[in-house]
Amino acid sequence: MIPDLRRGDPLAVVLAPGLGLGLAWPGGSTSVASSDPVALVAEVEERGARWVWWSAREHASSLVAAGVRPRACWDLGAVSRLVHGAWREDEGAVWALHRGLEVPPEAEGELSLLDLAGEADDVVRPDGQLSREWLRGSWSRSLDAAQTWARLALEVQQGQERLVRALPDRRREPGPTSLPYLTALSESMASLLAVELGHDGLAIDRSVLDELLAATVGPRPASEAEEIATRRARDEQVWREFPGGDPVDLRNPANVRDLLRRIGIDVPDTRSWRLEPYAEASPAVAALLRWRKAERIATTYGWSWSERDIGDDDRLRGVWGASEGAGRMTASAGLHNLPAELRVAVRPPAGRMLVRADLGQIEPRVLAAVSGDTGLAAAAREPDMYAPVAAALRSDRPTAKVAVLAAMYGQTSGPAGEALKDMERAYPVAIAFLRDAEEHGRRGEDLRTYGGRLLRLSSLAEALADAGPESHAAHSYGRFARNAVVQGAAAELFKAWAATVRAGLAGSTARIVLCLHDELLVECDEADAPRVAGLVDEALQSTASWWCSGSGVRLVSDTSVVRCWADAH
DNA sequence: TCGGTCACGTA
DNA sequence: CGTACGTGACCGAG
Repeated sequence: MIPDLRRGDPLAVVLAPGLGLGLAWPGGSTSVASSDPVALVAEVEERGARWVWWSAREHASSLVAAGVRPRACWDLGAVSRLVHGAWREDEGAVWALHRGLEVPPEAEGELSLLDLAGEADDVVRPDGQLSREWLRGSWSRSLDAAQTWARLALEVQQGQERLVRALPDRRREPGPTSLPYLTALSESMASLLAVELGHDGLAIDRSVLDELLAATVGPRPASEAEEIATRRARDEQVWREFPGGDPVDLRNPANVRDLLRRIGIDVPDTRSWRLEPYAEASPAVAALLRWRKAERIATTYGWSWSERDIGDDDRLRGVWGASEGAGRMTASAGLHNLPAELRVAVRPPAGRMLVRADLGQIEPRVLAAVSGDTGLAAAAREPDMYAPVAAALRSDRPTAKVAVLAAMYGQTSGPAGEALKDMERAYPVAIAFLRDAEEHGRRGEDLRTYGGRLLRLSSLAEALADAGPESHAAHSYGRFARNAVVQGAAAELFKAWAATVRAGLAGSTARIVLCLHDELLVECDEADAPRVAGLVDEALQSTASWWCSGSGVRLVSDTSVVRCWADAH
């Protein structure tokens, strides 16, 4: 049977729908028959296990759908991404990286008899890779298979844990539990949170949204003909502002450029920021820019978007990723790029509120912490860190801000380039840290973020060798690396914060409903809102106490309780 | 039908 | 010659 568990002990779990569970722990494994494996998981959950699963997406979705919100987990896919810099998180890839094998091609579609020739029933093939039969779902066919799949998951977890614990702890004052290990836990939790976010969705007030859409792009079209007519009407508003007034395809940049030449405006491209200066003097340009704005809403956030991505329960749902690129979370369905005007429509039903919190000046504060620059860390003790930076640079605040951002983003031209020289004098350690990252990128050498995420720049080495160290490609990867060590670390901090908030919300009806790089939205009962707001702030301080212990860097959040997302702080 | 380009929204 | 991402329209190659 299942052994006695102490809180945090790893327990690998595989749910075989309708059959039961496969379980594995250090020292043993078993299977438990049950017609309702989800309920069984909820029961065992009480005993304080840290669930180990191949990936939350594949193996925890049924739990989330049933309302089970596990307390702790180890996500093999998420940790594989972290320690190996992997972009795939399917079992075949995770296993291969664990065993040090070449990552096999993605298993997809039906396997032909030819493909399967020579594949015995063994789960591990003679070449060490996982059987393709098993990868395609054989693990859920029987309780024995589920148990085997759980045993393998546990083997990978133990290997990953060894790797994670061997990574350096880069904090100024390392604690009893290493930072990369803690990062593995919060990355795992982010993976689960991604599934929960996709399941729960973001509350939309239909009447507010419909009114807004009607005002910007016209009423919901009843037919295709009507849709075409409204579209044409929008186009005509622009056409008639130009000499000739003839129909021009406004969606074709080349045609728009020709159109602009008719009124004496010659531009290399037709981007809004380039046309902006002409808008005041030219009603035609103003009309064009207005059209662009409406067209964006109509195509990306219009009636079809609302029908496709907002459920009958008035909740907007996308697919969430827990760590793309340098490690940020991603979301589809426009959740991460919803135009500000539409945010008034993000409003929970009566009796529920939103707690909105965002981290202040997070990237420069993170730079101060991860680079170990004591001068910059001293500045980061202030509520507004650009004030002391401005004093150090003997500049004004806007210049100081531009200088810091330029350093992090790799901008070298313009006034920001000048300010960079002053930054170098005032904060040599931080600048050297960024320059070192850039060098790695330009040479195609692997890097790790503060929390231990592998940034696989060596996979680009071949292309870079051909192009040369001064090539456009080399500089481009240099800028990427310079930014990734800051953006990636900030993403790790954010996820650690989110995981702490989530833990604090356990047992209540409050839910994290949006993660936006440095901003967190929690939906909760109206009466619970003050508690949740306090919890969000405390969670940041407790996270900071281990995430950047000894750095002296202060992390600040701007937190408020609002009826809708657009409400000011 | 595909990948590339333009464009633009968020952080 | 500031980074990251997701989305949609259009283009030209296949």
